[in-house]
Amino acid sequence: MTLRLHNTLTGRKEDFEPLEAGHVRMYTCGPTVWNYAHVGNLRAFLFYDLVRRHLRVSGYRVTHVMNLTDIDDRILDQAMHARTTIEEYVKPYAQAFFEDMAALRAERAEHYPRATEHIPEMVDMISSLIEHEYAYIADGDVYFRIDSFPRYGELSHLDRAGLKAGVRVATDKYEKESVSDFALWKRSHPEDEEIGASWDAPFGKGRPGWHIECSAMSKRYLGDTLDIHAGGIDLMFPHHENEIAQSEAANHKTFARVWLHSEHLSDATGEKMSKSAGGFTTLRDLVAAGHDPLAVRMFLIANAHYRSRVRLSPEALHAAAEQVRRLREFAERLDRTTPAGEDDHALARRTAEVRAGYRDALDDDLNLPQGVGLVFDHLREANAALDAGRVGPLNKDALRALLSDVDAHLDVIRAEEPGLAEEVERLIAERETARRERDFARADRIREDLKSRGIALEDSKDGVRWRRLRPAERS
RNA sequence: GGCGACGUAGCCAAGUGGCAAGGCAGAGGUCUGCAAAACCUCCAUCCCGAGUUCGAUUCUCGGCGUCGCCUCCA
Repeated sequence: MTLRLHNTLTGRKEDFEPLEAGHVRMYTCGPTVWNYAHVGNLRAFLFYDLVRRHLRVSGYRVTHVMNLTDIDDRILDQAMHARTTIEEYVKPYAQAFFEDMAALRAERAEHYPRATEHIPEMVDMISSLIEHEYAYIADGDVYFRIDSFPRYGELSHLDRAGLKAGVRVATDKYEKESVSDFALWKRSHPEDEEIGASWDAPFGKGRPGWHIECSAMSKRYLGDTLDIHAGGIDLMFPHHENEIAQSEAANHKTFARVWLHSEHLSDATGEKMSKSAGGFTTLRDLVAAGHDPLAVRMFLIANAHYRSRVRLSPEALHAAAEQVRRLREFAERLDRTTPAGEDDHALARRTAEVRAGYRDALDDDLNLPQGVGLVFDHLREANAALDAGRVGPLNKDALRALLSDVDAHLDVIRAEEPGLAEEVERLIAERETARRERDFARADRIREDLKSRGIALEDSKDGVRWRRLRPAERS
């Protein structure tokens, strides 16, 4: 099967083919670093990670750009209150973003451009838009003239008549020709200078509007036409619509060929998680509550398809954690296993089927939940075969390959801490001696002692194994 | 008001015009000094009604319910 992706532009799944053979140019809307990212934000970012991983699995070279919005109204407000510059204000949150992404094992993008470092590119683009009358200056601000771009609304399938009807009156503080026109540039106020949020431009001192940064930075790093542009579904309108208008008006080329949008994560009440609405959960919150970041990763990318809404719940996180544990347990067991003399041909056939099915599921608009389901089904068969000692050398290799396929997307199997703690090994040996002498009281004491330190022991025919307990498992 | 999505077991969730994946939780069992892991067994007439069809959870229409976008937002 070839890779098929659901393109918001057409509302259909389409065969994917990049403009340049073998090379995908992808732009994804990153965080506004005015605060910690909440888990809903992270869902979108891990969705981007899934896309890029699958593209790479599919043999493409990927140039992935994810922006950091380090200037916007919220940042201005916060910096002003904190009496600092926007640059200083944003620092810890930008750092926290990269820490969160690392903890969640998101692959790094090729470029993380920041808005404030690309003002000249934005100014150029705005100048060109003004020159060609796609934009106009009003009272020091610069607006995009929506009437100049007839295709406005195509992505979000909103017609312009409906838009105008829906717009609230609150935006009337600006001198706009039309209520739907959006800001490309906002003129400076005296306070903006003090917090480092003001730049010179031919059309007057000011700061960029939000939308223009993506148009300018994607052009700078990826050119006029992107193969894939992705973002959370709430960005579809107006942000992505505005990006299309700006870029296509300025470049006279198709801006993005495929648009991917990931659905929202809702909070415990079932409503969209959002910063402005109050209750939101960060990765830090979940870790403090005893959740493994990789369980969070598993939950966010594999619990439900990216285009369906999911609700954050302790039960779902627990289920994801169990899935991670089962995968690891199986991987370790496989590694320990000495292959049987001959291979189980039925098992080999099934493993091959599952590998193909997994691949097909991912090719079908990144249906990771379905793929993972197939794999867990097969894990049961494989565990039974291991129980029965029926796993031969080829079986073992094939199962390893299956795990490797799955972990290319999930990336949760690899253990965090390489190397065994020697002390644990020593205590295990001590306990084995006690068990041989049938001193079970002492054996249990050692096991309990290790458990209290976060290490679980498991006795089996092949000897004693140990693993780290998740914080939530300790008691 | 306009546009749109969704409603599958106690929970999460995939999916198909032809007897409904997977995970979590639960019950019973095998194994084990005990436990854990693993395995086995059990656990769904797919929101309601009508229609199309030999046959619908899957298509159409109508209800009811939940949610999203139309405004900053991943």
